[in-house]
Amino acid sequence: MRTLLKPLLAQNPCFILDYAPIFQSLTGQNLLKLGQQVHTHMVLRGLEPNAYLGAKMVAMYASSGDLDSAVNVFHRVKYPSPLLYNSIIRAYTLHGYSARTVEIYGQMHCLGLKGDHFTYPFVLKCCAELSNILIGKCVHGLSLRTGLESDMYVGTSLIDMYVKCCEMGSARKLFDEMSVRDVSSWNALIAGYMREGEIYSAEELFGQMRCKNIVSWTAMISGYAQNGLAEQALSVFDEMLKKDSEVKPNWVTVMSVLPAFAHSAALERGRKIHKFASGIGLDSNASIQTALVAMYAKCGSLSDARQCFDRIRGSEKNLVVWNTMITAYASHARGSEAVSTFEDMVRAGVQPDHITFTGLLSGCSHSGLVDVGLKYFDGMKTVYSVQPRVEHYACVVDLLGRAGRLMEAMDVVDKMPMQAGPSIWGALLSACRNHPNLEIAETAARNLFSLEPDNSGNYVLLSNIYAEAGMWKEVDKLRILLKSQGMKKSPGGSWIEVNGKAHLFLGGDTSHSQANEIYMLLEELPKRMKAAGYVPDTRFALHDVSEEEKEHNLTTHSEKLAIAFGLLNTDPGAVLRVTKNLRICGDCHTATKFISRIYGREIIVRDVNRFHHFKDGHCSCGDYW
DNA sequence: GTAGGGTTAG
Repeated sequence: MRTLLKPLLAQNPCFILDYAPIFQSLTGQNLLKLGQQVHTHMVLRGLEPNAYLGAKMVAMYASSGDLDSAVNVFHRVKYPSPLLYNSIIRAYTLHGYSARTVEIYGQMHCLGLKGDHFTYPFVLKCCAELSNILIGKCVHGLSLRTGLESDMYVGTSLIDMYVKCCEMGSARKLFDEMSVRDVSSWNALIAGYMREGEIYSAEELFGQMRCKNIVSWTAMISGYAQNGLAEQALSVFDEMLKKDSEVKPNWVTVMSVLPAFAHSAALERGRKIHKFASGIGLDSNASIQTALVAMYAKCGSLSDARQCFDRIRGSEKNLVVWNTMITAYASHARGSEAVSTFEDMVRAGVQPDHITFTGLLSGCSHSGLVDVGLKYFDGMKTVYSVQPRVEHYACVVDLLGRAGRLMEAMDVVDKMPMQAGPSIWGALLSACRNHPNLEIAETAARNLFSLEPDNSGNYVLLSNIYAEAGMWKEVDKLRILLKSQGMKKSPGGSWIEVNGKAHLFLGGDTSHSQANEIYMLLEELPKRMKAAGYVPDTRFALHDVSEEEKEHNLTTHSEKLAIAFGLLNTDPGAVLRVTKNLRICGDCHTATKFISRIYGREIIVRDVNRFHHFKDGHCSCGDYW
């Protein structure tokens, strides 16, 4: 440190202004000790900072992580200037104090000091973060009085402020009235439309842009991904790579596109983007690695997920990283791995949060680790200082419900300290499907119908339970109710990725070009399966029709179509990865176990809740899902 | 100095 200090003081500073370049050179270097020594040197000469030097010192301290000292210096300056105010405003925003920043700006205004084109972008960003449209409008008005309407930074910040305060109309008006727009103004508005789910408006603007930069493309990609339009996100990403060689994806772009791969369960394409990210040097980035863990887990490859997890350095393994890995294990029904990862996390000194426990408890639940799960739930508050929320109670209800301990589950619902929501009743109703209890099922369903009257899934679930009990009249009543309220059962769909291309099948779908071959294979299948001991489980065909007809309905479930397509179009022995938009049905689950043995294939099915790894006649869930 | 960002059950 001494050796660093000497050359800094070599000029032998005597006057206040001599120190300014020294503090400036220390700004952003994170050399706090050195800065303090220079400060001491100054104080020993009896010098007090003026507004100009104060601004430099505030910047130095703030950028070195010492906000308190920055504030102290700020208060010592007798005659503050706009520059000094800009500096302390920057200091507060750097440390995330939005409300304080706005207060400081108010103070500045009361002293009669005018904000400039450096003041407003920061202050507006804070208004946006606070979602405080009243203050935002006030600051907007004051910025106009200073004649800053033609400053593009201020203009874009204003648009962004209105966007984040959900006032798209005002944002658009500003944009339309701007005399000079730059690409950032367009980007802010596009991101705003995407936030609001106004995809078409965003697309229209994007189409009109003459020059797009990486932020424009990323706004579209992340916008699509956040609106659940994974395919569009992926195709815009591809288009960007193909068309615009000027534009280079960066880590934010990769972060935005990864969830889209996860959503489509497109493992092959996911691997490609991983290679791509490594190629541009992003593989050492912990956030990217975390997103990769999630992507691989959701694409069905736990081993790749674990590899990415292991590549993250110990010191960089934060809460989000651990949560992602624990949740990954949970969704693959690897309860004991979820538990051991949780224990590793605690040993590493990372404090778990509510998301950690949702993952841990659901992991226990999916693996039948009932008592282990209950033990962790009991210790949440006392051992780990995490207050249980309604989702944790839902996990416990699920945990007990899956194990058939319905009365205990009901008891938890009665005694929980908050009102039972849809997640609780939903868990209970699902439990009643595998462990029939009409009374509890009807109670749960009644609550669900009043809490979420438009969720057709609940009606279908109850109707399944009635069907299994052979109560066809009740099934019909529900179907009529469903129809009269204009609700449709969401159609079952499955897709499979073959050679990097996703093939989608709906239940009973005959539109695929290979439909003939697929149906021929599916007709063959039951014979081979029956020879191996398979009995079709017609409880899952939701019609009061003849046995043969039920059986036929079952053979054309979308997951079977996708698996048949996979068998026909991949090399023998290749792993099949199928994704389904609903929960896999019991008959398909049994059939897939047989298929995995007959064809010697590993088949991984991701349904709406979790993964099923089928291998040699068994499923990883142990028929427990 | 402005715009684009990952992890959460059923």
